[in-house]
Amino acid sequence: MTTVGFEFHDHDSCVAEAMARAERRCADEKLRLTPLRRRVLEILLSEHRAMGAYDILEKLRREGLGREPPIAYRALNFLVSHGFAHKVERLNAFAACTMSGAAHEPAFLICRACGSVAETEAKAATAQLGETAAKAGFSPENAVCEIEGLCPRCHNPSAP
Amino acid sequence: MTTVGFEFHDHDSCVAEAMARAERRCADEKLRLTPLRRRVLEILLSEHRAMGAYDILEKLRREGLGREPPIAYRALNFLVSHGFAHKVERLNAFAACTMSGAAHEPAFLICRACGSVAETEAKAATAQLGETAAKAGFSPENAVCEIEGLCPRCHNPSAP
DNA sequence: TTCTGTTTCGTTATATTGTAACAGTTACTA
DNA sequence: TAGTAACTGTTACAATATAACGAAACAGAA
Repeated sequence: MTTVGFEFHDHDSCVAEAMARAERRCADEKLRLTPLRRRVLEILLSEHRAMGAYDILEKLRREGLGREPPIAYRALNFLVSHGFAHKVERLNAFAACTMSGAAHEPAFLICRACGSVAETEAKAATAQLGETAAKAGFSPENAVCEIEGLCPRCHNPSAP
Repeated sequence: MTTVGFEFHDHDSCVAEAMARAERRCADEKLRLTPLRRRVLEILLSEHRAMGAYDILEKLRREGLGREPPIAYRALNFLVSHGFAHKVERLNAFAACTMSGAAHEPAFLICRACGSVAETEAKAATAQLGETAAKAGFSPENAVCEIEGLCPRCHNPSAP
């Protein structure tokens, strides 16, 4: 079980590796990682936080890559629908997937103090929910798990 | 473990009982269940589905209880913050709490075909998530669990 | 009761988030 | 290289949500 987002790491190489993985997967699956989509993924990866569609749009504008909302939303929809990014419903925001491309059941840990967001694997919890759902005759297809609380830093500000 | 929402039931008495419980709890805890708040809860209970703030506002308008968005949002915030209703983040909508007032960890089963929403208890799943969170040093305070899929009726349309 | 502070309500205005629709362009595929 | 599908650019707008402020209602103390 891994949680990504609160620990220190070499961010440049983390972004580069994630981009390389995305390139590879798109090549394998004949998905079109266009310059726009690539750039949006890069932005999400390098900011390493959940961003609103309009935050991303603002960056695209500055770079001359697009001015109107659908530009951002379409790229985000592509990334989300293929698992390169997730939508954090609680925040109406988007975050790059940090779980190395493999299929997974993500959950998000959202710090209410600093706004940071970490992604974690929630297979066990999702399985639990699936069982409950099945008892009600419900066929689950997609789960949203998001926890609000305090991240390590905000919970214990005296720590390094 | 109970899931509320997909089975048949005597709806009038279900609404009446829920209202009575809410009245009682507000009396006990010195919460002010004003006519407006009471009516919004009633609307949510009797519709028995997730409703957008503007759906509710429309009903309030027709009844002369208020015309502007803040009217609806304020009542909804009161209901949500005291556990009489929940927000379904995935739908940007609100649903009356169906779990008889007791403290609980709700999850929602959202049918992507007919839009119906059922509330269920997710203590086990939330506990799982809490464990994962704790391993990352995160202090959970509030969990959102929402599952999209097919309700019994839409999954097996031939059934009664 | 009357005063006083607090909560709720009514309203205006505006912010934020998200989409429909259609024309133009690019890229694949036969 | 023509046809088709996918993607981009743009306009216009829909849907969701909040800030701010004065008026009214209410709760508790004097």
